[in-house]
Amino acid sequence: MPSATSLRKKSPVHGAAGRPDRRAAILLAAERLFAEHGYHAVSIRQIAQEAEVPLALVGYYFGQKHELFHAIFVHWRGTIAERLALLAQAEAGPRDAQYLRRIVHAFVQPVLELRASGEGEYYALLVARELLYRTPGTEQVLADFFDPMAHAFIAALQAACPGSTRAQTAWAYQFTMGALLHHLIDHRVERLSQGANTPHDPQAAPLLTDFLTAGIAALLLPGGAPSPA
Amino acid sequence: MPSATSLRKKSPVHGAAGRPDRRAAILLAAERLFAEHGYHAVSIRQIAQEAEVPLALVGYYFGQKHELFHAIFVHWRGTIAERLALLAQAEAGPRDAQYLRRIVHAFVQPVLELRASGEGEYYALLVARELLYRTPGTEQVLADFFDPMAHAFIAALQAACPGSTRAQTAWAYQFTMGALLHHLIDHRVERLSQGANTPHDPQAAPLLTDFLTAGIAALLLPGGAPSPA
DNA sequence: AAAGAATTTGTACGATCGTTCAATACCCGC
DNA sequence: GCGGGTATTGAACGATCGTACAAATTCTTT
Repeated sequence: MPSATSLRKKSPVHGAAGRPDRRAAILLAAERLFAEHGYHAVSIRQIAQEAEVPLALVGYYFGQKHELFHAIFVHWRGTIAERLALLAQAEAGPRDAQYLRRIVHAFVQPVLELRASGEGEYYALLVARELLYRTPGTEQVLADFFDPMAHAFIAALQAACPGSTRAQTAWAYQFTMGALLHHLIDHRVERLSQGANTPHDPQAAPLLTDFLTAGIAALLLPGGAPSPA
Repeated sequence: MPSATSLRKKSPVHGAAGRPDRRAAILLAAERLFAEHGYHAVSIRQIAQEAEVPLALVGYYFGQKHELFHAIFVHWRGTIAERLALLAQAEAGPRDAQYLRRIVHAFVQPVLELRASGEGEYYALLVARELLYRTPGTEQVLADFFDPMAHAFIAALQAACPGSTRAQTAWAYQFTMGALLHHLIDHRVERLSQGANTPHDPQAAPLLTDFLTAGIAALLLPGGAPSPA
């Protein structure tokens, strides 16, 4: 068995016109099933069946189950870098009344786009659901991939709200993260609104940004709302 | 085996001075383990060991595993009624500038108290974590216990914000629920704030209320913030 | 005290789990 | 074509899972 981190000698994602990429198929199936039913609820046999590969091939490519879980986040690590870049870009903008809102937008927009694109839909679900458990596997993923982004966002908030303390910004971050993650997960909004809302409504993105911006401003800015709309 | 819903002939929760209540011990152990590690990650044998009862006793009292899961929410169903009562009480108050904030407070406060009390700490965790999956078991719990409260809160928001539509209030509810649930789950705030925050900081409750009130007002009220602080 | 119901316990069944391994098929540079 | 590394496959291992059952014990009622 090759070491689960240093393989991918030839076809990196898809074999163009070659044979179908079984490794990518396994990763995709695992991503989907883990996101929908949870890590422990999914068996390797289910993943193999979903990917239409024999059982043993999963272990051949990824080793143990928790290594397969980790590989999913390795595969998507680029999206984190993009979010950090957008955040830095927003921080470089003018410090006008819309500054805080642009910070929040830079934090929220890539995630919503990722889910809406269909490509990263299940990855977003996976992040929101499985990273809330304190298992050794998730702790590693959090420390490796998500803590840097959290610190970057908190630092941006502190820069945007000069009088705020570290404790206040940490709370604001937690509330923001909660609303964002739950929006990724929950599809009940459709039922609760009696059909008036769709789960992937593009209208939700600016609403969420407005909601979060106002909430953060209430906590961190002395006056309250930074702008009328 | 008695039907899992119609037992409890004598000692309803605790046998006062009688024998130790094994049924309650099982329910408590299941609540704790399910909340910490997730439903599928916990085996009935672990629950039995945690409760210090033999394995077969779990099946005797609660039947199948998903029935044990359901029994936890049956045990706590009273807290939902209390939340509904507090919400109705807030709705009956004066329609001044603090009206919306009192609605939010009535929605948030009982949950935070429940967790802070130690008694319902794991129940709160369980609700926030396990109810986000779309399994037949959770669907039943949601429809039975939590959808009524969601509708009550949405209705209260619509009453508090006359110009708002059903779709807007549904979004506001989702964002609010997300921030609240995530606050119940996540203990990372301690690490991210570099030790400045504690997970069970009582200071967090008013901060969360302020955050949510401002966010909801930004979405549903024409002017924005309902009050300066 | 005897009888009947409720509780407790040890044990075992069949199923499924994650993981491993030897054997086979494939592909490419020579 | 041939060898050698890579990919693929079927089968099986031991462990653990949820569940069931009959015997043993305790409690309640007569």
